[in-house]
Amino acid sequence: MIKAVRGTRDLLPPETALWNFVESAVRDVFRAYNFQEIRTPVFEDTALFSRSVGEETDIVSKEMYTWDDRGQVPKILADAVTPEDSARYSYQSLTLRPENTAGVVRAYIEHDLWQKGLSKLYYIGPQFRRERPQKGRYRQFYQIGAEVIGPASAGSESPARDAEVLEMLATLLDRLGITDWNLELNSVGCPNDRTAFNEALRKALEPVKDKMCADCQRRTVTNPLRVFDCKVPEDQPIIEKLPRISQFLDEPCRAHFEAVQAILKSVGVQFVLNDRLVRGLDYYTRTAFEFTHGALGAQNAILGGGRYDGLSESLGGPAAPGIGFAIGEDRLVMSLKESAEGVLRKPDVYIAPLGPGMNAEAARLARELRRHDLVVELGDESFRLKKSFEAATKAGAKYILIVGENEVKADAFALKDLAKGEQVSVPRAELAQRIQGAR
RNA sequence: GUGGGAAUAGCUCAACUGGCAGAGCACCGGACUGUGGCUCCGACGGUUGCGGGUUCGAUUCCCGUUUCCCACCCCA
Repeated sequence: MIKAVRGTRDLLPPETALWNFVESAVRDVFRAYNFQEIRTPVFEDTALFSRSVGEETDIVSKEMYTWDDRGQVPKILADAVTPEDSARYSYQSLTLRPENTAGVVRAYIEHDLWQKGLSKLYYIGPQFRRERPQKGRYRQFYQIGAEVIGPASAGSESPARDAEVLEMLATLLDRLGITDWNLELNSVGCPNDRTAFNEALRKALEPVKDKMCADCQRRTVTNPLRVFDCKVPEDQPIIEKLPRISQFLDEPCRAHFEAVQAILKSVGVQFVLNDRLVRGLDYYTRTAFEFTHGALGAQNAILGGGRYDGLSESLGGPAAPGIGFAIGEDRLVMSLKESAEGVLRKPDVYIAPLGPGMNAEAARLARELRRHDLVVELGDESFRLKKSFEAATKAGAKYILIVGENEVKADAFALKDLAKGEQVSVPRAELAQRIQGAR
């Protein structure tokens, strides 16, 4: 038997109702903040991701689904592509998107969206990373994300954008009934700050690294920032004494970060500062954040994001500061209190044709009722009435409508409330109103 | 990619030291030919994840493999 491949899964009803519940809440909330939907391709030129996410990140170095395809390096990327790149991509290398920010920024550049001032875009869709699967981590997973990007003159660089995005996320989670979230906030500064900080960190680690765990010794060389992620208890006293990024922020970055916090306080969004929070993707600058939720095990990050002021330029586009986030939809659905059954819309009425020739009449009635925005399930004239009742009950229908010879003659139909057990005869013309009234 | 645990009916799980592969729920039918839920009766349902090995005999022991789960790495 052929099965869904490792790390992928089918989303079946009724669980899909939960996903729709989430997505329609997302569309509602985002609309109030004037975000509009963008849909970008599921695969892109490989160079897009290595340039933006970062060649040295885990995502690019070992988690991408990449293959060679016939084609050429697209013009839009030509300026950003080095000679070594074009040799490497003589057959165009394509990659299933491991995240969606790069694609959105690519589209922003390609369609000259800077001309429209500030762009506020959101997306919902599958992403792909070749990681070892576990709970809340799949190889095809779904992200809901949004980006605010535009010329600085349109306010894209303002701390007001950061705060607005964070407040929107708090609103969304509350609206979904997820109340026990925690917002962790940090600033990772500008590229200059990070260079200085990395320098200082290496210097501070040099004399103590021998006392640290094997992972940390490796991180000291490859990516000193990641030492802050260490969970080994013995290393904590050492880590506590290390310099913090906050001490290295230049004046504009520090002021920006403080302004974000001030607005959050003013709108009443709770947060905690976490100067150990570092983001894994290269393009992040200044504000970095994460919303966590306790019930998710090791994968406790329900969403993450931050500012990426230099990303557009590094892809050959105009200066276009931006901030965005990605919600792990799989994880979000897992942390919902709602049950799939709870958000599922059950049939308002089950129509039970009774006896030969009744299917046609039942179909007419179904068509009529569905025009009134009722959810109608239709049985079959071959069913015994008992079977129709069982089917109606199993489907969770509110009413059952019997369509038999007697009813057709009288042009009035037996309508029974399945929960209350009350049955009445209702003239055809009043059926829709009668059923709607009970909703 | 590393380490550990698990895999038996559609679902949740049993099966003693290696000896006929079972139960509950679900599904289908009947008791009841125009009235469901409750009850009773019956039927259906299996390559014990897959492949090999040991054995008279393997769901059980061994090896390999796949997938899921837990943790690491990392991230959403």
